[in-house]
Order: sequence, then C-alpha cells, then structure tokens
Amino acid sequence: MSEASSQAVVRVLIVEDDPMMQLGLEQSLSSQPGIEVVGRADDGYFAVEETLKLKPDIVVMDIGLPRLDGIAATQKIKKSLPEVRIVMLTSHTTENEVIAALSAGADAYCVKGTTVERLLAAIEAAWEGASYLDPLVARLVMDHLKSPTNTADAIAVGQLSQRELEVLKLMVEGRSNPEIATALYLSPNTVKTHVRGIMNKLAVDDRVQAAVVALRAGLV
Amino acid sequence: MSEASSQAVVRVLIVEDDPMMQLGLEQSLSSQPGIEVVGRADDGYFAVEETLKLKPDIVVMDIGLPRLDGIAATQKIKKSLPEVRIVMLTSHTTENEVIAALSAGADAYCVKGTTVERLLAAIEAAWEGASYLDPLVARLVMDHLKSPTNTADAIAVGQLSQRELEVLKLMVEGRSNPEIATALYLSPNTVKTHVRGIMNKLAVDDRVQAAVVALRAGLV
DNA sequence: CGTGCCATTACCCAGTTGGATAAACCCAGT
DNA sequence: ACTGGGTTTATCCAACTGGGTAATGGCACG
Repeated sequence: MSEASSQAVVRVLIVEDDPMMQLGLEQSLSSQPGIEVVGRADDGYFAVEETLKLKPDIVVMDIGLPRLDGIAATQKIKKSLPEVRIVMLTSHTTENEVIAALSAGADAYCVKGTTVERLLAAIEAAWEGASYLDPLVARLVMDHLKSPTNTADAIAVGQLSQRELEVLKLMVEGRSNPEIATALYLSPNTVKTHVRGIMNKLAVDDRVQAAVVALRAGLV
Repeated sequence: MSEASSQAVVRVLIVEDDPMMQLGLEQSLSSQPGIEVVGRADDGYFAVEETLKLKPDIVVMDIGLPRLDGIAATQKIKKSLPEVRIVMLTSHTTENEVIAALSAGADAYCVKGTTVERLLAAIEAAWEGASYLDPLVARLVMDHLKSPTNTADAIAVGQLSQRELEVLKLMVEGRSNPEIATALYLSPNTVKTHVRGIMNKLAVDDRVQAAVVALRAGLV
C-alpha cells in the first residue's frame, strides 16, 4: 500500500494554528518513512507565502485559521501553483464548508480525530492526483452531486418549443412580459401566450415556479 | 498503510463481463493478503443477486455490463444493502457517467489501466466508508461541485432576517403573497412588506429574480 | 390537401404585484 | 433613555399577471 511514499520523499507543509495540534501532526508525519515536513504555517497568509517559497508536494491545511481561512488560502495557492496538492484536515464537517473547500481546490478531506492511517491515505491519494474523502464527509459530497440537474424537470423543459425556451430563459432573468416582448421584437400579447404555454407544459401555476423548474433542469 | 487489509479479511465480489479482465482482477486481488474474492458476476442482474446472497464487504463493479449496467446495479444494491461498499472500476471517464455512478451510491471510482495499488487504495478507502477518486476523474468531480452555490448570492441571502428567509422559501415554492400570509399566519400586507424587504436586500426587481438568487445561493 | 403544431396577434377581466408611505411594537446595544 | 433593526399592520394606486377565448399564417407529415 505504501509504494508511493516508500520510493520517493513527499515534501509536506503543515498549516495549523493550534500549536499542540501542529506539533502532534509534525510528529506523526515526519516519523513516517517517505514523508518530510518541510515547513509550518499558523495562519492563511503564511500558508500561501510558505507554499510559494517552499513549493511542497502537499499542503496539509486546517480551515479555522486567523487572518485568512484555509478555504481562501487554498484558492490562492491553487491559483498560483495548481500542481500543489492540498489535504484539508479540519473539524468542520458542515456541508457548506466541505463543498466550499473542495470547490476551492482541495484534493482530499480529512476530519480531525481520525486515525493517522487515514491521513496518510489521504496524502498518498492526493500526491497521485487522486482524491480521498473521509468517511464522515464522503456521503455528504456524493449526495451533493445528485442535486444539480433534476431529470424529471429536464424532460419537461425538453418538451418546450424553441420560442418557448427563449421566453423561459428571459423569464429566469426576471424580465417582465413587456420586457420580453421588446427583447424578442414581439407583441406583449404573444409573450403572454407563450408564457401560458410554458406554464401548461411545465405544469406550474406561475412564472416563479417556471423559473425554478428551469433552473433545476439545468437551464443555467 | 495496510492496517485495514492486514488485520481482517475483506470479502470482495467482482463484477466484470470481460472474462480476461475478470481473471486478471481476481488474480491481482486474491493474491493480496487480507482480501478474499468471494464471488464473480458478469452482468448487472447477477451482480445484484450475488451481492444479496453473499453479502460481500466490497463490490468491484464495471459500468459496461450486459442486461443491467453497473450504475443501475449499484442503485439496486445500495437500496437493499447500503452498508455494502461499491468500487467502480471502469474505462468510462465522461463526466455524466462518473457523476451518475457516484450519485447512484458508488463509494470509490477507479479507471481501468490504473495500477493495482490504486485499486487497493480505493478498496481500502471504501471499506472504511471513505471515498477514493482516481486522478483521471477527481478534478472532474470537484469541478462539478462548484456550480450549485454562488458565493456572492449566498452572501446576499445571508443578509436576510429570519422571517424574510421563511418568506423567501415560500416564494421559491411559487406561493403567492396571500398564500404565504395564510401559511405563516400573517396579514397579506405584512407579507408584502417582507417581500419588498427581500427584493431590496437582494437588489432585484421582482420575485422571480429573488427566487433565482435564492436557488443559486443554495437555498434548496 | 387536410390536420396538427407552432408562432403570432388580439381582447376582456379578476386577481396579484410592486412602489410609496406610515405607524405601531418589541428588543438589543449605546 | 435613545437609536436602530426587525416584525407587524395598513392604505392607495398603477402596472403586471394569469385565465379564457379566438383568429391568422406558416410549415410539415401523411
């Protein structure tokens, strides 16, 4: 299982504001063959600075940090050095924070209190460019993937005619019927007819629901 | 790194329609200490049947299968036995298939042609309830997470008061002001005031745009 | 060559919406 | 004690919305 870490040295930067935690982390990691801790940072700004200076292979990043939080730091780092892998190690497990961290570019996500083995698995996965998600957050993320486009709604939207689609898009932008009429060089009456056609096909009672269906269908 | 597989035996079911591939997989896995291959299946229906009968810890699942594809099989298995971990092992790397597989309940995703070590890492991660994503698909999935919630909108929505949030949620459901009034035991006039408050804070001109902002902000 | 679907326009009407404005109350922080 | 924000209520009014109904022309499919 340790083919990667045993054949080359992985250079790790630790970003953690709690001194105790930082020390513990460093002990756990540097005692590991194949891992070298090349630096530490205790806030987001230092994290970015040190990363740019040291160019580590992996950054082990906390979220709750002074000055600049770990998510923002991750974004900054990924912007300048996309090849640096970032492993989040934090106690935050709310959906918003997890998703935000991964969207920001984190490659793996570990929850504090986990075993060292899991952190090592995460580091290894990240180092290969793969992704590792802690059991506590894995289902959260997978469930999140379900939402973007609702198939049923997408099918309904598919029933619309070309013209109706154009009208619907403008409706989603919040345009009123008269505005849509001007935009499409139509009479307001025509637009009203289309709007009613749309609402019928989508089986909704007003334009707000029509917009909601459109969005859920992936009509971004 | 192999604490899990070295201390207990992981019972694996292999689902793969190509006989050569199936054989190769079985050789690779069963030669591994801590892994026992308890069964094989070469189409989706057998996969579900065998899983129900053998109750393996892990199912290594292909996507392109006769009769019932691996994604559908995954859904069926997860419905009856959620505790069975499923590792996708396939050559399909299109966004749709990857997302569909993970939404269906797959715990890890490996791409065919990868090293045995990566597959083992995936199996180990899955066995712990964690998630492992192959380098070839990891970024795909992470990027997919970005769309749902728009931060700017989320911040704007965060400015709303508790009451305004309640009203906004009902607005998204397409309720009219009178309907919202009844639902919250308020006067229609009050609702109107809140609606205007919401539109002001979100800097929009009508309830459709308010609903759109709400959705983009992740107010599902 | 109809029949059906789409796109276009039109009119009427009841109901809803959004803007402007005002006032009451409660509660928290200064 | 005062200020500020949130919640509640209210009224007036112009504009927009959604339902019903109907007519025209184009275009494609059988």
